[in-house]
Amino acid sequence: MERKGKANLEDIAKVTGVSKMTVSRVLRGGQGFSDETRDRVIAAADRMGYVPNRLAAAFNSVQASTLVGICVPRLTSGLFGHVLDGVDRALTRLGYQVMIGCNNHQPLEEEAWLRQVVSWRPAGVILSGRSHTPGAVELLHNAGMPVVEIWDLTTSPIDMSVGFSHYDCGVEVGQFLVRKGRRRAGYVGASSRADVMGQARMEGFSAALVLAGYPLVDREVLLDSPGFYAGYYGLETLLARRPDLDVVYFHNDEMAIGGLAYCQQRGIRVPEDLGIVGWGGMEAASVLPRRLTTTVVPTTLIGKQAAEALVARLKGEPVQDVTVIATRLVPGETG
Amino acid sequence: MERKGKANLEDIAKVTGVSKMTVSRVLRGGQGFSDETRDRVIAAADRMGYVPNRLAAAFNSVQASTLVGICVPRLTSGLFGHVLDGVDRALTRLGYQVMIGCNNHQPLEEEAWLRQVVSWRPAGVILSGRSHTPGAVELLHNAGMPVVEIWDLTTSPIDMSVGFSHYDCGVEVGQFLVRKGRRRAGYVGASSRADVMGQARMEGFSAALVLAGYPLVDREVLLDSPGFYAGYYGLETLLARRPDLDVVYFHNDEMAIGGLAYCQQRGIRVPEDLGIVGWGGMEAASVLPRRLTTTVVPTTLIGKQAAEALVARLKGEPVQDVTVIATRLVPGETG
DNA sequence: CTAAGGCAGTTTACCGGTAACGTAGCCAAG
DNA sequence: CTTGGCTACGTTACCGGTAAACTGCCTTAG
Repeated sequence: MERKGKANLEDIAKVTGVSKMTVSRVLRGGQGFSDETRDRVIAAADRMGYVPNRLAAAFNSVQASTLVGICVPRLTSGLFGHVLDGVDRALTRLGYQVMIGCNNHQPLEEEAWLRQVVSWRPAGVILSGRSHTPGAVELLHNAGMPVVEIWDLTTSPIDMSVGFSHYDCGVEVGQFLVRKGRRRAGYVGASSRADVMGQARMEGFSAALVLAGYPLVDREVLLDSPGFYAGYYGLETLLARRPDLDVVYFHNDEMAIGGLAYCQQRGIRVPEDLGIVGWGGMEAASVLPRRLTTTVVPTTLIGKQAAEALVARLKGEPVQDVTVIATRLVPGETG
Repeated sequence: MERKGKANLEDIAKVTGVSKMTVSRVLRGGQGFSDETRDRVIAAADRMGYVPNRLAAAFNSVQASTLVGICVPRLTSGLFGHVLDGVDRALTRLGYQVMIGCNNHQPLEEEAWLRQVVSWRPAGVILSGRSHTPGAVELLHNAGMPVVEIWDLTTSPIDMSVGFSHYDCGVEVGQFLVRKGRRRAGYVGASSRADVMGQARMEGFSAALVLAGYPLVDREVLLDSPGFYAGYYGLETLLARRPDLDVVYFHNDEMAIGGLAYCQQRGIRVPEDLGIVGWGGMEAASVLPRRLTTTVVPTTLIGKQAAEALVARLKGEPVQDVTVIATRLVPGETG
């Protein structure tokens, strides 16, 4: 009769001889019952292996669900792994469940994911970047739940934004390299079609160089995933065209390490013959034979702050709309 | 009256002058309505920005939800990022939503996560490893949903298993190194308390060495996260005790790369003075100055197969309980 | 001409939990 | 003795969607 593990409130109510409302109150830790009733209910729930049905709870009430969605551009990037970790730690602690998604840098895929997730009536969502389809924006406005845009800062967020300016990252590197005496800079990138954030870094980089009077000499942007091989072959291609470059800024650290490998193999001395600069601050970059010059992004912190902003808004606490996270240009031995 | 974005089936029904059951059938692509009715309903749903309520749908019916949970030991590991990617791609394509969790290699945290997730009545879950608390196992049995244990193979899975033997990975490396003439092997690991899988690799490694007559000389296992620094300092500590080692097997590639960095810095020639072997097959390892000898694990494939096994079981298709995924020992230039 | 069957729907009941409200019993103050 | 308030519950209605059963109406076969 006491079917293990499939009991619902009513079953427990029957067994303990109270109403299911009382069971509900006890199990959610409310009040309005005697200690004796509480003990009997809890014992029965335990014995019967009661598993609450959050579907029913969330479905019924205006009370927010404990579901939070997060969509990142790529799941295989080490950086986003840390972001996810920051989000997950912060939210798990508070009793939320995290639904993930990946948009491959495509706003359309983000919208498709959003439509699925919103149909679960989540408490809020975290998105990456600030490019969204009109449909996605409308959906979010109608849903009326907290939204945090992370990674790429925007001054006019849908709701809240936690991140930094990719453009400024590029500017900072450009200025740094000019100060270090570099005059003929190149850029090697890779974008799976629509990575506007990598694009922004390059634009900032280029703008800073123009301003300093030493404009970007050449660039090579591959239509490939931004990994080690793309860095290796991208640098090879670029140097074949312009052997006179004295520094190359890469889309990210993985690619920069690929570039380093190419230099090593061709006997190009780094940083004497050629400077190499990455972006992102992946751990590997700081233990390489030559410590990579790169911009360190506090990934876990971004995830944590995003989660906290979302929860604060849910609780009705005051939250600032835009949280700026400082990145750090770390001069290594390659730039 | 047509409140944008908050319409439900009944609102659409009223506007189009049919019953909500008809609207439900139309929107789910069923049958039993005229083309004209269908067009009117779809137009109204579109106009009113109808967002289906999966909470209600999943709640009501025996029909499975489209939620799948996956729990990994660490979110910051590049390997699990690829596993997640494989799972996500496979499931998204089929209309499922993915809930993530992270157990930090602790079965207790896995159980806590499971209790949360099961309360959402998911269609199935994917777990990492084969160590689970009794409470978790009971919960899963009672829930009666598909369960896939990935990463570490088990011959008696709770339900299904997709992975490989960590022990065998260690054995293979041990045999390989003995064949290459190594005689005095060491091991450098790091375990945040309860990483039984890394432990299994070391045991297999050790067993193979014993069998060959050249038992493991010494090992250094740090209580730290298995990253580059742990590899660096682990090797330093180990070599301080046993400078006569001729090869060191590392917990994973990150640590092996840290070890390589240490050798580079101390002028230890690799592989002449000391062999370095990693595990995992992270991309960086194949483009380093010296290509790392390591075991490549088809991470994305594991995620994909796990997702497919789960869905097959949901559809009632025949599925084999245990799927063995082949790992590949790739001799590089360091071992 | 009538029964059978198909089409295009409608109606009803229900899923499990929760908010809101109702009520019985008890005690103390007026 | 009555009233009012408190405690400890019980009752009812409802959330949004879906399965299953039901209802006219029209066509077609016998």
